Order: sequence, then structure tokens, then C-alpha cells
Amino acid sequence: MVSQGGAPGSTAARGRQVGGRAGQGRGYAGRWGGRKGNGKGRTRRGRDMRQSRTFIPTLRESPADAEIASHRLLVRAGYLRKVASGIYEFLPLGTRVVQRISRIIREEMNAAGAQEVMLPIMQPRELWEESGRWAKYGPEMMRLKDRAGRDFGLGPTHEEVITDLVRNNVSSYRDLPLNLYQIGTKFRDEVRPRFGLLRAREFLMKDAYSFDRDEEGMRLSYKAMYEAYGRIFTRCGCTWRAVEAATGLIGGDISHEFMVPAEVGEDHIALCDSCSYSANLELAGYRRTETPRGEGKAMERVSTPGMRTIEEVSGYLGMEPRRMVKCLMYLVEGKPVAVLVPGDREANEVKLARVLGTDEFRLFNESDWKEHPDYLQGFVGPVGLDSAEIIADESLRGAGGLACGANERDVHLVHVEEGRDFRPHSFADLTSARTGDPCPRCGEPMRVEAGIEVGQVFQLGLKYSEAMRCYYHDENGEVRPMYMGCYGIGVTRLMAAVVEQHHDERGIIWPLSVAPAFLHILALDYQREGRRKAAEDLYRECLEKGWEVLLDDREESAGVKFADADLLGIPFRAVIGRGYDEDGTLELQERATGQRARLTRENLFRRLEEARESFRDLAERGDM
RNA sequence: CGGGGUGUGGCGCAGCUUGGUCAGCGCGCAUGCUUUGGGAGCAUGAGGUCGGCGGUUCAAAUCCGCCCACCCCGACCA
Repeated sequence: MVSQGGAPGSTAARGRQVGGRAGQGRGYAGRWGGRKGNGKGRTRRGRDMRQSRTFIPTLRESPADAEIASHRLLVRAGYLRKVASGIYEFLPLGTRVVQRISRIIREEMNAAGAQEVMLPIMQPRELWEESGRWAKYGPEMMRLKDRAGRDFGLGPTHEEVITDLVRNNVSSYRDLPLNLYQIGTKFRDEVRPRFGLLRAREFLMKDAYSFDRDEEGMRLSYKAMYEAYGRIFTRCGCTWRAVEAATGLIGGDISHEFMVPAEVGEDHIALCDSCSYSANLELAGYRRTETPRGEGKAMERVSTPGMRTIEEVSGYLGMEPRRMVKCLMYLVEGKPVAVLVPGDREANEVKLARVLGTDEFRLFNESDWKEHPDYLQGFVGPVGLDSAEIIADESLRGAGGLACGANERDVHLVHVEEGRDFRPHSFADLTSARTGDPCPRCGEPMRVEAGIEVGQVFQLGLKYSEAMRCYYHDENGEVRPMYMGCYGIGVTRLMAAVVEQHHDERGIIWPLSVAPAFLHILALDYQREGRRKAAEDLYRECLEKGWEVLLDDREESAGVKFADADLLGIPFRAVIGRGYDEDGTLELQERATGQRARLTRENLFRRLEEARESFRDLAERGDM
């Protein structure tokens, strides 16, 4: 089995082997729960999973509140139940899947030199004050008081706690690098939980934190995690891609997100197939090649009675929306700022936050318009707008032939040219790329696709170590802050993502690596003595091999058993039915392909062993 | 937080407009018999004070008010 890692400062902690597998080869034997050999005195070594005695409440109908496949199927198939909005119970099969995913994560984390710890969910306010995030995190952090009235937060993430742990116990360069991780419950009081496990309030997360002497070390730690993440998602059966990402509340400079492409994903990423540039749409750049040009005509006023929206005005004037200047009024730290973007684009507020250097801003609301009556909602334009700072999207640099509000009721201006008629205080990248926009690196057209963020890695640098005084002594006795990184995987979200990528209309199709069982034995007409005995024998034999097997020993009709088996999605199915009566053969079905074969008992085992063997090879190579 | 919607046995729903044998249907559950290769049939049965509180009325699942929960869209979050 895999080493659980050593104490701080041990070989396991120091033995960095970027990109490789530090430590010993991982034990893939008994992937379905089985120890191999040496089970003397015990006839059964696999877990006993008789369906009649296992808590798998399947539903014939979809629950009314489930919209997406993963949510619907996980509930219908008896893996999951909701107890409150965004809060779920994992039933035995769901728990199995979580454990299997967790196991893959542990193997890869341990192999990459990280050590597992367990950190508290409930964390004292004081730590969060140190990092400044008690104020900054906002209502998303669940807060509570103990009986003495002391403030605590339920950890939405664990940088503070881990930094506190390390600063108090690590003080020498000899103990670095150090990488600690946990798999634990996180709580985030999401504004709007939805999509089952994809956006839950309480969820399981693997989070790791690395501590290094310098930036170079941090980069190596980052690289090791990045590569481990790729292996983890691949082994869980996901297609994925890593993209450049924004850092948000966690902070730091460099970050990548691991995205699992899926229609239902809430994130969007821009991809270039020519040069492999890929980034979250929040920060993906694109080249401005569509900048409209003018013909040197003089600016002109036109009457646009009652027309406030881009659609209304552009339709009335017969101009393309991209020639309209959308002038958005923002209140930035209490001051009005005009943000100019082409009429056919939206402002990207993540980019805007970067440019403004603050996230204290919002689009004008009703009362803001009232308080600033000199800005006429629907007719604001950059020409003659002296009272506000004006920042414009890059695509408006040198643009001409534009139309915009005249800062006068029911009037717009046409033939407007940037540079001649108005001049923004600055230009910046303020809009999101769309499919077809040119790649910022190579200029080829990109595409935008939806994905589920299943993991994110950050180079934190000194953000927390300086704020929280997490220092060490180097060889010369100098006191230096540690360079940190942090690395998260949404374990339960990953489970949902796997289902999103692996299901059909009838149910889940688990990849072998994370399936709650390897084989599902269905004995049809279980009452028939011969079939029952055959099923029991097969079951026992599988258990002795250490396989995880689910035996459908219920006295249900064939249709019910098949339908439930499709729903549960266990990769292989052995059916004992008519074929068995006729010539003693069993039918092996593969859930993913639907392939069926009537086999003798010996051949059935041979085929299953082959499947396990080829899977094991894939796993060793990191292809699975 | 804004907008919309829903809350009726374990699950999915009807009933509400036009208060009064409306507490009902399907699935599930229990018992018995017959069934068993794609969600079986017959029979019998258990189970809901209709989200909560208050009001109107002779009478409220149904009308009114407040509250709560859940869902969707948006805002938010990363």
C-alpha cells in the first residue's frame, strides 16, 4: 500500500521529485477493496453488498428539484439525498464513490510528497483577522459564536489555520519544503446553491498547502501539484483541461483551474486550438481586430426620443451594435466612473476589478442615478463627460463612426471618433472574449466552452506568510517569509462532474476507477433454486477474489432489476437467467457499451480479470 | 437581495379560479396468491389535521395577511 508519508522533516517530506512519483510504487492491487492473498481463515474478503440488505433507495421518477443529470441521477439511483438547500446526505453507494475518488487523490498526493492532516472546520475569528479576511470574506463565510460569545467561522478554506500551524511549528529551512493536505468538509454559505453537488454549501474538498523557502521552490511545488492534479482527474475518468485563472479571494498571482468540459458548467473558458492558449473567460484576453473606423465625418446630433437601450438606438439609427458605445456608469469607492465598451459586448467585472485595483464597485443602481442627476440614464456618453473618470475597452482605441449618448435627454451623437471627440483617461481589456475572437497569443480564432471547475492551484507567494508572520531561518540565520501555494479539489463536485461526463438516458455509467462496485450480479427470478445457487456461488467467488460486487438478490421482476442496474451504473453486470437454464452460461454486460456476451463461468472470470488487468495498466501509466 | 414559482401520505402530482361527500390519482409500502430477460397481474390494507401561525365565514386545502421552506431567473461568488 501507499506510504502515508512521514513526520515533518522526514524523507517523505523532503523527497521532492517533481513530475515523478516520489516514494514507492503505488499499490494498485485490490483496487476494489481487496487485499491479495493471505486471507487465511476468512472465506470472504470483499465487502458484503447484497442489494436486499443495502440501503439503496432508488426512485422511479426524477425528483422535482433536480435539473441537471448528475443531480437527478445521483438522487434517483440512491446515492444522495438533500437535507436542506445545498446540503446533502451521502448514502452508502454515494459514500463508496466519494471514498474511491478520495483514494485516488490520496495516492497521487502522497506520491507527490504531500502529507495528510486533518484541520478544523470551526476556526477562531482572530486568525481570520490576521489575514484580513474576517472582514473581506463577507456573508459567504458562515459565522457563529460559542457559549462564551467568541466568534468563529466555518472554514470556507484553510489558509489561515494551516499558516498558523506551520508558523508555530516550523522555523528552519531544514524543514522545508513542506506540503500538507486534508480531505475535509468545507462550508460556504453560497448566495444561491444549485445544481446539486455542483454548487453546494457544504461539500467535501481536498485542499493542500505548500511551504517553500523561495519562489523557485514554490514553483516546483506548484508544478508537482499541477501534474498530480492532471493524473487525478484522468484517473477519475474525466477529460479535463487546465486554464489560466483569476485568483479572487484566495489571492496570489499565478493560478490555474482544472476544468471538466460540460454543458452545465458554470464557468466558461476560452481555448485556442492552434497554440493551446486556454484561460478562464474571466481573464482570457483576445486581440481587438473589429475596431470600427470612421470616415472623418463631423460629429452630429440626432434625436432619439425615449431610446435608452443599445437595441433601441442601434435599430432606430440602423447601425450595428458594435458601433454603439456602451457607457456604463459604475460607482467605484463612492465615485462615478464611466466604463466604455462596444455596444455588442458586456463589461467583464473581474477584469474591471483588476484595472480599478479594487473590488469595491458596482453598476449604478436606482438611487445612484438619483443622486447623480447630471448622468442621464440611457443617454450617457463620453463626449463632454468631464465629471467622471472614463476608462475604455481596448477595442475603442482609435475607433470612429461611433454612436453614443449625448448626455442630453432624447439625443444621441453619431460619427463620433475616439481621440477627436472624446478621450478616455485610460484603455484596458474590459470585455470577455467570444467564440471566433482572435487568440491573444497567435491570433487564430478561439472558441468558448462551458466547464465545471473541479480544481484550482494557486501560487500564493507571501500573501499569508507575511500577513501572519510565517517565517523560517535560512542557512545564514536570516529570517525569511515562506513562499506558499495552495491547491484545491472539489471532491464532491468532482463526483458530480464525473456523472455529467458519464451517463445516458437510463442512468449513470461509472468509470471503473470510481465505481461503487466492479460487478453487479443480477439473478433473474431469484426464487428458482438453480439460479439462486449460481448467483450465490458467483458472488462468493468474487468476494474471495477481493472484488467489490453488488448482488441483486431482491425478489423483483427482471425489468426492475435491469432498470435499477442501468440507473446505478456499475461497470460490469453478470446476468443469470435463461441462458443459465439452457446451458449454464452467464451473460456479461458492459454498462458503458451495452455489449453482451454469453459466457461460461470460467470465461466470465477470464474476461473480468482481463478488464481489471488492462485497467490497472492504464492506471499505472496515469492514463486512467 | 430583486423578480417569478411551488409547498397536499415516502416519491411524482390533481383538486384551489367558482369555499360545503375533495382529501384524491399514479408510483412506492404491507399481506396473500399468481408472476420473473427490460420498471408484472389480481385481491386486501396501512399511511396525509393539505408548510406554519393568524384572520374572514355557519363552513377553509380552497379566500385574506404574516412567516417559513424549497425551486427557477438575475445579482453574488471563484
